[in-house]
Amino acid sequence: MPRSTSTSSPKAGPVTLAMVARRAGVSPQTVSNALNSPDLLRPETLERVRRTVDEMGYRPHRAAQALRTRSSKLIGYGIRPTPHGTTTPVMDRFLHALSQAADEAGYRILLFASPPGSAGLEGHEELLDLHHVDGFVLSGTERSDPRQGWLAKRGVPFVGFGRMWSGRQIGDWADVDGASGTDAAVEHLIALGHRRIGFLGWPHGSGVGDDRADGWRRAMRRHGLPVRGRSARSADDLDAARAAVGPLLDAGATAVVAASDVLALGCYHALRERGARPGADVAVVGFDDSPTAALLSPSLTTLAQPLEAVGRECVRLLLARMGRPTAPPERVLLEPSLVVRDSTTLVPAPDD
Amino acid sequence: MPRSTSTSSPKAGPVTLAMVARRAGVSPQTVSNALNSPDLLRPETLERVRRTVDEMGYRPHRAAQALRTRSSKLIGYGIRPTPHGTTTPVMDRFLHALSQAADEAGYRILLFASPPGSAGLEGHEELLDLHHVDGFVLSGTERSDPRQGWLAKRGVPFVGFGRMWSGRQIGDWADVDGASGTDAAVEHLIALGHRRIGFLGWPHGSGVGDDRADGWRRAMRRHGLPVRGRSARSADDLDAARAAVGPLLDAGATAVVAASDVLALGCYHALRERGARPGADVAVVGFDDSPTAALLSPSLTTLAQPLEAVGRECVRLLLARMGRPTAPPERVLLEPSLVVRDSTTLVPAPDD
DNA sequence: CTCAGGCATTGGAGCGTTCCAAGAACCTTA
DNA sequence: TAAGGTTCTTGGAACGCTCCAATGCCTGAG
Repeated sequence: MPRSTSTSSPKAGPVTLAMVARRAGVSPQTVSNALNSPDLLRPETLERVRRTVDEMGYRPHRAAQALRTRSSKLIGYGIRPTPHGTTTPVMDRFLHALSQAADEAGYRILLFASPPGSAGLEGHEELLDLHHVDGFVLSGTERSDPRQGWLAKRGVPFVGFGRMWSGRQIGDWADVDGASGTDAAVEHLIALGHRRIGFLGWPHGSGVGDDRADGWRRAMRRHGLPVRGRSARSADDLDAARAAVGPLLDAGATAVVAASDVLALGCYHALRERGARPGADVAVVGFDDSPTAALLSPSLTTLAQPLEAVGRECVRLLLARMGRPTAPPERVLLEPSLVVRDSTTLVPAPDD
Repeated sequence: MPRSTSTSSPKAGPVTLAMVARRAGVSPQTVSNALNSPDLLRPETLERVRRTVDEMGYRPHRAAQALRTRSSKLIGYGIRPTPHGTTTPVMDRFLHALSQAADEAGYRILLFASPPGSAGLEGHEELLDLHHVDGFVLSGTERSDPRQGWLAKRGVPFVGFGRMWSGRQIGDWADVDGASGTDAAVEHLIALGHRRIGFLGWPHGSGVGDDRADGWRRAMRRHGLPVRGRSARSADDLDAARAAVGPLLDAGATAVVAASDVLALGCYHALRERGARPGADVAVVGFDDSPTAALLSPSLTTLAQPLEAVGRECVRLLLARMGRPTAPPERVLLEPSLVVRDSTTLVPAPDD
């Protein structure tokens, strides 16, 4: 295995293109061509140059490339701390997926984490030296935030993970179809024989939450089931959820679809308070497939976001945007997948 | 608010240092000095140049700086997928902290996520174009892995989050003192009146796991309490943990210190299997303060890793290493902090 | 008045790469 | 053999910045 054997002088310093050229007996430009436009060279020359490159363990200097080509092969990723201060467990996996997808396209991810305090980041902080990034991926773009406008104005290509729910839509995005997810959850529950299916969501006004509520509502209506008085709202907090879901349970719901795993867990608590067993007496479905979901008992049926796919789409959209800056915006919706666990299947459906 | 008003020609393109110089009536070098060595300029000139810089919204071109100074102000972060495929919930927060700390030092984090398949990453994959990074932070460096040697050989400064437990130690690292954590857990339990305190850990050979076991053992010994037959080992898996901790409980343990939150949860399950209530009948302490810990019922007392501090230390160590490459390695141990929740305080200590 | 010496500023070069246009080699065709 | 068209290769310049050495200016001493 000819692992880049650093030959020649011991005090080498980095190998430059010029050194390779000298050693291979060609001009620097030819070496550059060998790497970037191989079809310009005669096969014979190409082979020789390539061998020399390998022998010397040559790697192009990215800064020099970036300076010359005006492209850094870097994608910025702007993390925004969630308002609640909770780092979404989702972002970890997404970041992995994003990095992966970027890698495959020859790009690398550069982190722009906004300090927890600062609300927006247009305040001179991070984006200042932004022009050494080829594009930008934004996450947590639920509501129209200053960043989009800022980037658009400066002509920096960007793509969002997440729609903007309020304000005018700008730019491309990829998002998870929350409505489709809760819709599928309802279908699942109906197939199990449930009819009195409640929904536990976040307060009105959060785009993501409203979307998830919509899916539940439309599925219920499609099956001719009533929705009035079957939904409750609560902050994404255990105790608040426990309290909020109470009336639904007391009204005889046999299943609850929740807008998050935390809400679902709040539902567990409310059930136990009433001497009922989640999964056995009342089915519960969460959303996000957080690590906790699989650990609960009963394990929680939940909707998993296709983060790998979202990551790939973000990169694809971004590259496309960089290719043709003036093309009309493209938006992609991806389907979450229902992960069926014990919280909906412990027991045959009650017959209402 | 004079937000960088892009003045002058509409089809400007990026503002360069030369343009600023021309407009301010000084040489390019003087502008450079104004930014990098302000004390070289006469206050009057400095003021004038600075104003021009602001007016024109000038930002230095990082690639050009990097090319000239041979320093990219970039820190690579190598994520290694954990063997179990589970992304440690810890890494998310750590990455935030790291990015934060790097930012404050004028550096930015560049992600190097190894594809899930590849075992090591010395295989030409990521580190190839590594020389456009000033330094490297490695995580998941439990056992001596090829990356350290690889980096050391190439003279790339690096720092690890985590000791290397096997093999010869290379380089600087910052780590969390697991032993101190479990020691503190035992102290906490003893203060509550417990005496029969068991330990549930991972199989021997994992450095991190053995470290956590050591802390429990030394605290027990310090208090003259027996350790033989009081510990069990299991994979970091719910069912395995539940089974493994059984004998400890059956032998009359009134408290269990676990090497992870998942193991602790396994303990919950084992207790319920026996009709006992975690927290009330037997105290349980976990490790890591994963998001799940606060959600469990009873909520789990656990050891929180000081990830923000670790992130800061990693950056500090790395910068120091870059400053004086031949200095002796520096190692930093940070104390985890005990987060007391219901699983140890639901009920007064039993009197053995 | 000249000259040393400190301070503020400048010119020129070069970091490593790729673009551009021009050059050398090669093969066809007259 | 010379002219013409490819195909392959080359030299020079430029990207935007900072290093280095040298310049001009001013002050104070000889």
